[in-house]
Amino acid sequence: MSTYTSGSFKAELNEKGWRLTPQRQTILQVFQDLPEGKHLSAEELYSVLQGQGEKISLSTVYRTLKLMARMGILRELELAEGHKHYEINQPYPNHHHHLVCIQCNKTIEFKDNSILKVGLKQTEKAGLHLLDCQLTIHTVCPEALRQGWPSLLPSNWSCLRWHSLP
Amino acid sequence: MSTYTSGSFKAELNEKGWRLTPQRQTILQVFQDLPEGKHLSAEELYSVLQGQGEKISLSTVYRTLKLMARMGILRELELAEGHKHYEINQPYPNHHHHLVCIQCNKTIEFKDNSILKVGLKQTEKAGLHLLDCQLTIHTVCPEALRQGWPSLLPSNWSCLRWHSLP
DNA sequence: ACAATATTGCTACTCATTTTCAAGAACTTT
DNA sequence: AAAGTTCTTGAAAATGAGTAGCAATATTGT
Ligand SMILES: [Mn+2]
Ligand SMILES: [Mn+2]
Ligand SMILES: [Zn+2]
Ligand SMILES: [Zn+2]
Repeated sequence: MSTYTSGSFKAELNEKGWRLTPQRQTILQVFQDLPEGKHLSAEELYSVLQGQGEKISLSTVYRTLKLMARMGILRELELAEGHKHYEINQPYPNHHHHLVCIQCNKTIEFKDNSILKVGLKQTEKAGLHLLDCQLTIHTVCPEALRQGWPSLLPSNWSCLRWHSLP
Repeated sequence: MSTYTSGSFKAELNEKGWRLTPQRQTILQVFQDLPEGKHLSAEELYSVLQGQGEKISLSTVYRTLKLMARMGILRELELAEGHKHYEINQPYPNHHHHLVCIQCNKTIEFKDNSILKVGLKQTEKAGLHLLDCQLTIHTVCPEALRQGWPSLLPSNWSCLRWHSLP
């Protein structure tokens, strides 16, 4: 549930010398209406907009995604090979992380508060300013395994190797 | 400290119907000789190879990086905008994560065993096969904040603190 | 409403990565 | 060890996500 009203969005834009445009409002609305666990790439967002009859150019889509990510309104994710995905950036307690099947790109979200604590601790220790903290778990799903992925897995590369943790 | 001898590398390649070539051996060696905390992009690896007098084409560099990442020998990281970085993929206790300044891309490594535990727990819970688990902490330097990040920065501005590093 | 300037929608462009394909090299089988 | 098979390489061309340039347009502050 995003906390951005069109008013607060405008205020935040203007504060940086930027402007509220119908295109930006529309794109923010698309993300706010997005079902939980859904992420959009630039091309996917462009399709959604076209499906709604909105005439926003692909350039503007790219520019707006980048702008809103820098503002901290959107979160930029590397969930698939070759292009980024975006979602509304929600603070605790909705902050979450992702499991991704690198074969079919199926994504599962999960929450774990300890991750953010680690992020804060390490960021403080390094004297930096925390922007985001993303745990991405690369996996292959059983379906992918059945479809031949195992032939690409070396004998000594198995999740079993991790079971020897202290 | 990698566990790959040229013999075990060959065995693992052959097991999948692939071949040990001088190019692949050389590239593995470069990663094994890389200092702790250093990561290489495809272009950077290509430069290193040229500096060593090795005549390996950029195509082969890209192909080898991808192959070795799929084999689990290398880890593919998203540490900078626009291109990937690679490092030797080392299991516990050398498994680690990264803090990255999104302005100058300087990277700091850190270890935290709890992350891997979270990764294992979530992967099991989802019934998937774990390949890798990467916590990436996005930050900006204090210098960038002082300069007015994110709106008042010239596109070529870079955090000064890292420029004096070796 | 006006002036200043930020944004849009084109199009052309960049550049990391992939593909194509013929020549050469590594395993496998005589 | 030579021959056969298949994989790999290098060079060049292609791909494709994302960006830059620019004139027209829209938003903001006065
Ligand atoms: Mn998500
Ligand atoms: Mn590293
Ligand atoms: Zn899958
Ligand atoms: Zn920095």
